[in-house]
Amino acid sequence: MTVTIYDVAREAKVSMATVSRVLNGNPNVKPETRKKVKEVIKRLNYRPNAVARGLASKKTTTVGVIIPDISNMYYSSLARGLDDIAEMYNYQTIITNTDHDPEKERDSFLNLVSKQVDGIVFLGGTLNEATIEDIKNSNVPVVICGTSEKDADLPSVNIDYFSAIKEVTERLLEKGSENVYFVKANYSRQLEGRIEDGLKAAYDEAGKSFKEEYIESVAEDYQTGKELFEQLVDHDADVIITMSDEAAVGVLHGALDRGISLPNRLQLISCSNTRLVHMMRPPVTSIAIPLYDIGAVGMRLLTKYMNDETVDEPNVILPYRIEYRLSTK
Amino acid sequence: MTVTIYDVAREAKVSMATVSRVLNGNPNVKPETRKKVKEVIKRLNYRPNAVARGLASKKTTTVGVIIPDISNMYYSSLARGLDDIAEMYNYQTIITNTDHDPEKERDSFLNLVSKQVDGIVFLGGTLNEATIEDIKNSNVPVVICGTSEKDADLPSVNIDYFSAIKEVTERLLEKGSENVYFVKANYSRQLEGRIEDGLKAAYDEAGKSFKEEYIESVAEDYQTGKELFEQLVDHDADVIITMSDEAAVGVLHGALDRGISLPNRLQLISCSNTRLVHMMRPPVTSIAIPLYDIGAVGMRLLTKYMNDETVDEPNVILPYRIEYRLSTK
DNA sequence: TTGAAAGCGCTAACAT
DNA sequence: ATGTTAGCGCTTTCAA
Repeated sequence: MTVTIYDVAREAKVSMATVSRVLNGNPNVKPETRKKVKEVIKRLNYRPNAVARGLASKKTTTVGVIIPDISNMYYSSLARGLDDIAEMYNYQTIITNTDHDPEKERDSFLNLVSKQVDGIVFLGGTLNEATIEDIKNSNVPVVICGTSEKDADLPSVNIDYFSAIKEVTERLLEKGSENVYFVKANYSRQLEGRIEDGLKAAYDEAGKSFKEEYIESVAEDYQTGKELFEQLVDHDADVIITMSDEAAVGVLHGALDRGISLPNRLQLISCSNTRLVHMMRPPVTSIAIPLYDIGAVGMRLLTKYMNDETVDEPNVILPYRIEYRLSTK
Repeated sequence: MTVTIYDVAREAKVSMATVSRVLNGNPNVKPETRKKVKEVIKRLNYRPNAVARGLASKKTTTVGVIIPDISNMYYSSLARGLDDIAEMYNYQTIITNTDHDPEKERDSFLNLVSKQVDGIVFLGGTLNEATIEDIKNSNVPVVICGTSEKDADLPSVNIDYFSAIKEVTERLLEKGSENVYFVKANYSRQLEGRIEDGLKAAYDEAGKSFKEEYIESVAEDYQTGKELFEQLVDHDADVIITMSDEAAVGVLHGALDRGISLPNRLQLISCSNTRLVHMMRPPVTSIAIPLYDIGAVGMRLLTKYMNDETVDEPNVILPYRIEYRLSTK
């Protein structure tokens, strides 16, 4: 029924090995033989079975991507960068959503390994001990993107969140801000930890005292951001930094609804850099994380591991930019 | 090195066939044998090789998803619905981006088929003749989501765009609007064609004459929407309907920048229903397409085909809602 | 209830 | 330059 390599071989009056060689671009084939085989392949409309190929060669030209939520712009931007480079290197990507659930993360990983993917990328994962253990036991190349997991000493791609947030906060403090609040989004414990460190460092250097309540709980979406604003305003925040762009919009509208003007009475900064920030009024100052690039570089790094190329620096730090817009002074 | 079914069989002192039976939940295994095998599986930390399994059984528990752009909220919302249901049925999804390129669409399809996926979903695709031909020749179940391809008589999930746009337009015309413009976004030729039909039908029924220039060219993102607004305002549009939410925001800001107030001098309606529309000021009236549900129902439909269940209605039409917000009178 | 053995469709030595 | 053959790790008859 389905055409196999045998059919092609018989029809072209060669052995299946020769067909295989033609398929894989092996130079040891006489040009006219190659031509004949190619013609038969075309005529029979033959397409090699990738599963059989994978079993025989132990390469599936498939990579796994483990991601919290593909419908979140933050992650889908990362994913798009990944996917473009993957395609460039002829890999396809299996994407699984985890909703930040470490158990799902681990399940997905194990599933992908049993599917014999050639490599796996974690995007903004939380990676518990068990998962890290599994990663080390399997010998699948793994790259971690958009979350700093240096401790686990796995290859990674990131920006220097610590410096970014420190730079932003220093400037704010210099200009007279007192209470800089940071709103987490559960994107990654380690990553948000580094942001907190940056915040504290800026306070330290400015000789001001940092209060723990400056770190507010979690808001990853518009509605939560809006609700959260109610609490923050009672704390006399004069600056709010949010991890999530969507939450930033929520805070923005929460403020506007109460007649609080930006940037005079409140300044707002977001830490992602999705297309959203360009679509707000006023446009929101943002740490421009190169999401697409993080994904792209992560995938490129993974290809190096998959092809056993030598890697000079397994922990890549990409440059960030701070885009000052109208939501800050 | 890697543990195989043989290792388990030897260790458990049974044949590999028995191990296979345990693995697949075959009832013909004595309970104590089953117990012993399971224990060895656990002890050796054995995980079946899905590729070998796929080759032997011709089932990969993997489905393909062909999508224009995963970083676009419209599509990623659809994708998330898909993925959740896929996970529920124990499938994983290979996602490929096509950027509306029919050639890429076809390539992806062929690639997925060679990877022996159990089914394929097209999200908002354009599907040229060649691809449709390929689909019919392969016997992989295929479902089309979020674009009306009834002509190709493939299973599909959609909303009734024709009625939705007709309903909206009728009301606008009743209330005195004259020039209702529609801005396409290249989401799907057929789908946008039906929207145009609905627009015309509303004009017909109102006894007013529809002018072809009411249909404006393409704007899929913020910037293009903003630029496009310049042209539209010269045409004396009093209503703009955009396919894309991002483009709607662009139009909105284009209008506000020129001091044109909504909804008095201009009314705005978007046709998608991403989280974006809730985040605008003023909030934009929108045809509430249940994106997540379209994806979810599409995947559910696909599982029916993959399991040879009987399908009563291959062309599902999901209900829509029109959410009137402050951008319209 | 269990085992033996024949594939699944390909790659990759190894011969020739 | 080409063919032969032995797997890859599993599922699935068919026998016992």
